Amino acid sequence: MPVLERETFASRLLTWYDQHGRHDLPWQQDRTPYRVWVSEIMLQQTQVTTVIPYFERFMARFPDVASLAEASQDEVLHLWTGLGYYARGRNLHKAAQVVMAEHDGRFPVDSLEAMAQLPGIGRSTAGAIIAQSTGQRAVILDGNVKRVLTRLQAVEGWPGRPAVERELWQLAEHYTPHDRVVDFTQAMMDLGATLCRRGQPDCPRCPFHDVCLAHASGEQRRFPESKPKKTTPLRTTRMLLLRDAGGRVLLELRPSTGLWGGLWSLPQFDNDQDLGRWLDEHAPAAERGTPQTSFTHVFSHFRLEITPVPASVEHMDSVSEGWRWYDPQTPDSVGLAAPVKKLLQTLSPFTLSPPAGP
DNA sequence: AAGTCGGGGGC
DNA sequence: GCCCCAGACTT
Repeated sequence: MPVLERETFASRLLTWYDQHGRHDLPWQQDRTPYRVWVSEIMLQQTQVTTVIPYFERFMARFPDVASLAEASQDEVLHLWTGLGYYARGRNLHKAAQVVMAEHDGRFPVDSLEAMAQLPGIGRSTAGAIIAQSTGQRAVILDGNVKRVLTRLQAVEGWPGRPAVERELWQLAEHYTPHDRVVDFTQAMMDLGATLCRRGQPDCPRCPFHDVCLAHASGEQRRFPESKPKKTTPLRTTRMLLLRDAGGRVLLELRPSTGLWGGLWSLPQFDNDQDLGRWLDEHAPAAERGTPQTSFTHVFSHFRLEITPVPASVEHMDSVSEGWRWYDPQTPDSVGLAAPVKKLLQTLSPFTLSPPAGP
């Protein structure tokens, strides 16, 4: 049962937003569907302060959906390097081409269903784009809104559970007004991000502290319940650092889906034997160095222990599709896996062997 | 309903 | 170290 009527909730929230909300985020200027869309995709599972420089670079290079649709995937992923969840970048590129080909270059912002059919746009993101770029009533349910609602209503259970998520959608639907939807959706996210934050919520300044069920019980820190934790396995890999006489490094294109999909990486092998056999076949004249100090790269669901293995060749004939020689001193506009980018940055142009990993 | 998909921030 | 962040998609 909602603790407030829709209009009461919206009125209190908007009064707070006018005084304390965020009004100067880059995507709040010139709120076109395109700019709102790009920002919403970048902001999925990613904090605002991380997104801002990526958003600015992206807009400078791709000012509109047509320019994005015409770009190469390599260049799109280049601007995504370091942001993570690269399927977002691939889907963004794909969706731009769908908008150009099937929607005459304009986002279908009058249809929630049509928006949610575009790659990378789910129910909440579709609602956010529609609400923010057109002012039409649309409901959102992102992490901020979930936190606000689970506390306000003391909703038990991890919000990732479908049953809990259904309840939260109902609450979000109940509280979303018909007027000032642009500000309302932004206000919900601002409240969750700046005041009803995870760590130390500033309850005394909250416009709902008198009705919040979590606050009433003094248990605001218990909501939302955290995700059940699982043990993260450790995987190991060898990364071949094969350099030619010009100091260039051999890179391999990752498969288009899956981990680091569509990015360029160093050739990876499960063990030294596999790496050795690959060199025997493709670069028998290569001088093989000793493995460097390993380092660990952490993902959400596993840790990857990376052992760089240097090797050198004088020259190799042209490489086939899916391979390239990359000059770390004059980088190409391609997407690189984060630890690969770091490794390449540590390479000295004057030495054959790289230093220990980052 | 659970697993996959990143990298960084905050504590 | 840990948990989480303006989620979507696959199985």
